[in-house]
Amino acid sequence: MKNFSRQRQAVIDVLCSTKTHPSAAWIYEKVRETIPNISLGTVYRNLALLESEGIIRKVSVGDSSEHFDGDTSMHSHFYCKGCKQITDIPFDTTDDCKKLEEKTGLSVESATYTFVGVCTNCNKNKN
Amino acid sequence: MKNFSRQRQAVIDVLCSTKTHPSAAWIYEKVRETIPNISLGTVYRNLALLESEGIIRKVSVGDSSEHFDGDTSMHSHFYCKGCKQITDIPFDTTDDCKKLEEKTGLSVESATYTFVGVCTNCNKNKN
DNA sequence: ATGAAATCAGTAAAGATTACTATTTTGCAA
DNA sequence: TTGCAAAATAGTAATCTTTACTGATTTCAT
Repeated sequence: MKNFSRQRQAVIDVLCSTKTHPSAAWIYEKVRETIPNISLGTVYRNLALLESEGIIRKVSVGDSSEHFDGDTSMHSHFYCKGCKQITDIPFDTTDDCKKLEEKTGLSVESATYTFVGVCTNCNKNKN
Repeated sequence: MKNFSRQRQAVIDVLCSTKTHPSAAWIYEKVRETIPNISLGTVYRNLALLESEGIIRKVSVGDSSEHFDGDTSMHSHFYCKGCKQITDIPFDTTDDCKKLEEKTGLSVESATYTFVGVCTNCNKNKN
């Protein structure tokens, strides 16, 4: 087990305490409740570092900002165009990655499968 | 067939003439070769408009900028962490979307499946 | 022709991310 | 312990990406 700095641990804690797939700015605000003078740069640096080590994941849904996910277990995402929320989908991409490797010779390390549409709640509230 | 403005048509033409999945900035520079005084805002506005009408696609790979694709036929993408290039993968997500709809009741309109790893060329040049 | 709607160029502003620097913290070896 | 090098941080500036705005221009159906 590695020894994380207080700031790095706080970023992990905030990210693991939510299922909302937040942005860096949101994480920054949350961590500030515990460490009021943490720097936004520190949040970004730690997010990048943690992602490169596979401790957290980056989630891109096309809203011109990156989102992060503390849950590294195998799953995919659904992005609602209405409420802009990202929710988890239990879809395993492992087999597709393997197949792609075998077929193409590419080194496939991971995959992100993002479904886009309108969630049940937003569908209800349509006018 | 719709009647596009010169600027809008130029954006389409540039995007359809490449397989590189370019960013808005790249498209802007390319279109400027034909229309030197086109505005970057015009490029963004038309990209957003064309995407909302399903004429082009947005591709997010997690490099903190959006990419665009003039090829709307069903396919997925591979993102090389080495050379940062995006290439097409012939993978059909239609069935997965349908299954997800049936299972969850969500309105699934589309999906983006992005495989991440290292391409054969970058693998060769590793040190 | 002509007037409303759409589109545009140019620019400003906002939002997201990265870079930089001086300071502080950490871990380890003497 | 103490000292020192490496790592990490706060604070800020700078950059990059995207959106918003405004007045002028174009389009197009009447």
